[in-house]
Amino acid sequence: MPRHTPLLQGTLDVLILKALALQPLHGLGVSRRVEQLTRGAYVVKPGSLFPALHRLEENGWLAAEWGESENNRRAKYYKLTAAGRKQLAHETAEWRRVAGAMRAALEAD
Amino acid sequence: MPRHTPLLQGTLDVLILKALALQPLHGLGVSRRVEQLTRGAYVVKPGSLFPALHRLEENGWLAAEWGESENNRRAKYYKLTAAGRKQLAHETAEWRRVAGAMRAALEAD
DNA sequence: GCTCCTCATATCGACATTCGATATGAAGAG
DNA sequence: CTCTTCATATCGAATGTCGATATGAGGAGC
Repeated sequence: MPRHTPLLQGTLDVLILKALALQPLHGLGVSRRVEQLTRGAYVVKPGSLFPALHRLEENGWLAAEWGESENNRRAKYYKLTAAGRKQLAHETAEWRRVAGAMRAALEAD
Repeated sequence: MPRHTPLLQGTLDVLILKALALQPLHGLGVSRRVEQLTRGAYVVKPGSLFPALHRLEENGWLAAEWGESENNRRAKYYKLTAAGRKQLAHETAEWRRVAGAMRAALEAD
């Protein structure tokens, strides 16, 4: 598990989708929101965040447009597309499946 | 999530440790046991299994010795070391932490 | 106007893990 | 003696995260 890599690989995408399902945000805003949603368990570094955002956008799950942050900075705002919403549902179900399997395995006598 | 890679990256090690905590097994036996423990959710391919076993052994969490399988085949039997047992406890706790964070995040309004 | 800090986005190389394919060899069945 | 199964093993490709580093603009203080 997170030994060298604090983040469990593959879980970041669904967290980003979830963060953006609640409200559109710019990049660093997503990072903060994920951190908050996971009660600080996930700290998303820029080196992970931006590749992930680009990846999700390229897959058509996010739509981006440039705007201004609360501090008058140039910021790229992301929001969930319809396909992204569907993907979120799919990945959430998949996560539950995996978590259930892990739970069953780790709690075996 | 498991899109291109069916296994959630980083979860295999703890499952192997768990499988061997219940009883010593040879390589393919571990694979079968993990599959059974996760109710079929995890199917561990040889290309993932053997590197993982070697990795865990190298870290001192498993001890291996050659023996004979039930079918009279030459097989390498693995068992958990004391350090492995400690590692299992550690990774189990870590999993619970991550799973709890994911659960909180995905169930947020 | 100048300097410094913070916000915001971005990219790069390194690293670990899993996958798919392929290989070897021995036991047992027919 | 051939074919299938069991058992271990390795290799190259793909993926995702990290650490470091870079750029540039806004705002504060002097």
